[in-house]
Amino acid sequence: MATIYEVSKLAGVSLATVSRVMNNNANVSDATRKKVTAAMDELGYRPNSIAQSLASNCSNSVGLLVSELQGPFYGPMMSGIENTFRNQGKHLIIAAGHSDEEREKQGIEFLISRNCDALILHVEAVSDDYLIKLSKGRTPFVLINRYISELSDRCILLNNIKGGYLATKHVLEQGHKDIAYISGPAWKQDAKDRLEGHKQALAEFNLEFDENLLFQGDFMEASGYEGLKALHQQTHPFTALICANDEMAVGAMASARDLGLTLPKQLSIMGYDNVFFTRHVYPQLTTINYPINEMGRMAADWVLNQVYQKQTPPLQTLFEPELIVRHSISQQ
Amino acid sequence: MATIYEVSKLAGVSLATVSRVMNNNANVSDATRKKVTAAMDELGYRPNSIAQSLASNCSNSVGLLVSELQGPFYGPMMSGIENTFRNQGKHLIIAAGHSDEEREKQGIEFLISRNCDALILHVEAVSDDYLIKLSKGRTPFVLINRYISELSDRCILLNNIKGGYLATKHVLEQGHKDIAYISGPAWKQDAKDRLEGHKQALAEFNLEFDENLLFQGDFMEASGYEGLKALHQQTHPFTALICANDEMAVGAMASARDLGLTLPKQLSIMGYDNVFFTRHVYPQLTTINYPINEMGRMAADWVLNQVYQKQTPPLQTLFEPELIVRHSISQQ
DNA sequence: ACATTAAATGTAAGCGCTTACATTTATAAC
DNA sequence: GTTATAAATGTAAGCGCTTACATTTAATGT
Repeated sequence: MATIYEVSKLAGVSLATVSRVMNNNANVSDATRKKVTAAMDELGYRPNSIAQSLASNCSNSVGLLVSELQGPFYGPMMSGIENTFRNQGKHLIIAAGHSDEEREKQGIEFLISRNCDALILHVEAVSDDYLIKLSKGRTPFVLINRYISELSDRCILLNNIKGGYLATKHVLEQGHKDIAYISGPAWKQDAKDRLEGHKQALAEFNLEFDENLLFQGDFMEASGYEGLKALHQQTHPFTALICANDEMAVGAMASARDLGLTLPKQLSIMGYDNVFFTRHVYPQLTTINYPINEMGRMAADWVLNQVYQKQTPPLQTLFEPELIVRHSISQQ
Repeated sequence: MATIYEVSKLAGVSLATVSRVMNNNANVSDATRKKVTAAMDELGYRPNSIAQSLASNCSNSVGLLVSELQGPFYGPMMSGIENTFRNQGKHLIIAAGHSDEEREKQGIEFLISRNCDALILHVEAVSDDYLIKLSKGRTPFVLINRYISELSDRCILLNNIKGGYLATKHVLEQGHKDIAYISGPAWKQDAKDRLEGHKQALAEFNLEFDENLLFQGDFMEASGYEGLKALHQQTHPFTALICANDEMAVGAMASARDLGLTLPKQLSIMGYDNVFFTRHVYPQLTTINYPINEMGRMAADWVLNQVYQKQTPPLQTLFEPELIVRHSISQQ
């Protein structure tokens, strides 16, 4: 591999000049610029990015920590981020945290030790305090789907209360009065917010929230399955079920079929996230759109703007959910 | 950030000795090793991986090029790879090629210019010649789901002929005699192989392959939809449809419903890949398992073994498909 | 033509490590 | 106590760039 030294030799200029044309900032005359690029072409020169990083103290890499590399949720997010960075010559180092505190911390440590210029974190298990302390460190980061008031300018969020409200309101508008709810884990903020929105809509329709119609799941498919089974056994009847995410909704659908319920006639089911497979289930799932791809893009823009001082579209931190009507809610 | 220099100062030893304890190879006495690690702890020292890379000419990073970051297929693959590398201190730089020749080349160039020690490629559009030329370069790579005879030792493959055979054989065993087929694009080897397997099974049952029952799709959902619509209009009736992947199968399912066919009674549908959402569609899709996660792991092991000279489980390059029976095939 | 200033280029010191080689110290053999 | 040999440590030269600063060259004003 040719080095900058050989290029400078061939072009008959100094190292510094070659470096200048590479970073095309400084004042270089057109004539020498041409000489240099010609030499580069002739040698097939490619700058060594490691050496550049060491000398400039900028690795041009940003770390991304997600809970899972697989699953329907993170793909679009990663995709949005990768897309934005690729055009800017930045690269993405990816790690998975598996929603486990230790592994999330490890992942963050790992990414920092790889000299990432910035981090994009979708973390769940790590504490607020940890993140606040991290924010004092040298590596800037932005959070997706997590709110910490001390770090509010770097939290990219969905308005989950609104989403929860929209979901329940739609079900109510179809005439349902007895609505069961399978929530996410109580310690997760998004789960709490979605439930909060649910209660708001109920209140708006002068309906009381019934604890018996609440099952606490964990956002995984299996808990949707178990949830409906459990709810089906208690005494308060219901005609609709709202699930705090699509995975649980799909689990509930399987459960409903096992219970012999025809969908959506005997039970309406609402999801949340608008994950891509919601169009594939039968009946197609009515759900709330989570613009995760856009939010990923925004996180990338945040980094470009705040860390690399690039021109970007205006930064936005709060995103709005949207109702997606399909066929899983029946008219009552 | 503390540097190796400060550590050596505090520990009262030379740079070289500190470096030695970091790479715990050379002969260092227990006493000095302790002194050094103590100094490291005290300073909260973390080696600068960029400097390490420059000096050692090894970036400890491996590039991964996939077609898409989203979608059901690549998630498990990336996951398998990330998992394997994380424990070894290697990191993954990810890029997407979008099945487009130019973008795939760009992605490869990009990864190489980031000084990856090795590449794992899932490429489709780039030519054999290009890859053969690439193999002469300084960056070693392994291919997933692509066979090039000149590079056969670094091609990690699924036995697609066998998979195609298994799929059709199962359908035949359920008593179907008239079987339509929606294939992938004719220029893709895996599509050709799957179709080849289909024909083999047909021959084994003394059935003739009927061109009228073949529709060429492109592995995307929409082409499954269009495919069934088209097949439904030709004159040769059929009771089963085999799709060369799950996405097209799902598209065909939607099409079937639009045509008023009840599934699987009036039409049996078989998929391929065993992507995770096949369990969620209704009826649950019978399909062929593609052990993509394991193949990802194997690619990572290949790199660990061949590039980093690590001990790994024995390398394997050919993987076997497996029939997954669910509920989308009726008994005839 | 000369001084003044700006633009273009060169010089050389790092960035934080690794590693070949040189040197010192400990261990063993006689 | 020597000398031979191995183990432990130190020295210093890079790895391929960037960049502050110094120097040269060109442009401008008078």
